[in-house]
Amino acid sequence: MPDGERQPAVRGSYAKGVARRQEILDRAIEVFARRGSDRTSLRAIAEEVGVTHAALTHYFGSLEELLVEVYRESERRGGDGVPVPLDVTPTELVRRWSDANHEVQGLVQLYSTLVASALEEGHPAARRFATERFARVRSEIAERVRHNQSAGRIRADVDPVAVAALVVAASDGLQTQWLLDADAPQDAALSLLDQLLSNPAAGRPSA
Amino acid sequence: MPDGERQPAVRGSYAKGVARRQEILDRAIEVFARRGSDRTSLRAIAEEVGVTHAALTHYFGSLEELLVEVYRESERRGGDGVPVPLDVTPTELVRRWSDANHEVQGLVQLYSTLVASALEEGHPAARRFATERFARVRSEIAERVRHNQSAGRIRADVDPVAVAALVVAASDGLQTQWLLDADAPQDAALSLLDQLLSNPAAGRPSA
DNA sequence: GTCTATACGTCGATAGAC
DNA sequence: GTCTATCGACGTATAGAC
Repeated sequence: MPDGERQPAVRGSYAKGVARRQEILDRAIEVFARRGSDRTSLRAIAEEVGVTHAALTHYFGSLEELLVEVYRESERRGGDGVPVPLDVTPTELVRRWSDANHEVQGLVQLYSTLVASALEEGHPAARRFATERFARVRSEIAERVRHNQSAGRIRADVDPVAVAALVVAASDGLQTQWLLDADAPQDAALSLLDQLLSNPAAGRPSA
Repeated sequence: MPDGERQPAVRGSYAKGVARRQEILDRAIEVFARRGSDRTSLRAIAEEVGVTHAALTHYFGSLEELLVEVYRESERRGGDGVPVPLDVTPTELVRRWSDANHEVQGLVQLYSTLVASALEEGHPAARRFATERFARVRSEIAERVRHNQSAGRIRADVDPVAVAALVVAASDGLQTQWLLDADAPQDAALSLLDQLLSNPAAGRPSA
């Protein structure tokens, strides 16, 4: 390539750019934590962040991509990282996520909105986010189910993949019910799932 | 459920009005059944129905109330009346709803959208719809859990209310996962829930 | 490369004409 | 009872200032 070299990928001096992007993302998360997922228009977020709405599209491409990034970053901070040992029960894992979500106002609303968008056509960012998240979470849980089965804590006659799908579904659905009605038996239902999955041959948790 | 707020006008002879309203609702459901929940703007629906968008707000007050009515009416038709006997297992009940929903394009998307809206503030119609629906569905399932416990088909050491919340959550969550990924183990997870709930003292279904 | 200013088309909602 | 007209807000796209 003698002349006219074009290299759209890695270039110098965009360090400031990513830093600014991260700064905007931090502020946006703050806004969500404080006010929930209402008033989540580009213009409203931009006003609180202190830029124009066009600056947001410059960094994130679209509102939907911004929302996905906000959720991803919040989830990352909540401790959903990787320090969870393999021997925790799947419902305990889910319970940790649930607690982390409830600490940040509007995070569950945001998740619900993203998943709903993912089900419709024409929302590729939300679709990709939801698909990847479900696959990853199911995989993480299935792994722990197998581990707990080997340790004799979970009954051996159940399919780890099916259990994982069930646990994820229960977690999402129960959080929704709990948000709509704080009296909904969320904890009781999760404990119930624990009880149902526990190995009856082993020492029971309540004995 | 006492219906005390369904007057489109205070003046006389609104019989024709409700008839027209029903007619519009029928056409709107047809549109959803054919095209899913995309293009669900007031103007798009109005165009297909053959009126202007102002006429829709005249009859339904807002887009959200129209969407709620569309879902309610579709649900009413899919499960015509309430002829489901008390002795069906809760997961079988859920399976019937799931099958009915899959017959109508876009009904699950619409449900997901309404629930997501219900979680945010400033959406009273969706909030009321979701709250009432969850309460009703949990109650219907809990009733059947008790019946099946008496019959010895469901293990007696579980709380019917917690089971109901768990089953509803699992149903909603699994439908979402299935819509995003047809390979998600939806049927396997529901069968698993059946297995977990079955009374181990009774004759097992697979023995 | 960052960001503002501005404009376009569509949206839900409403007011008033007929 | 239904339409036309209009409003403010929305997401997106682009031109150009810095």
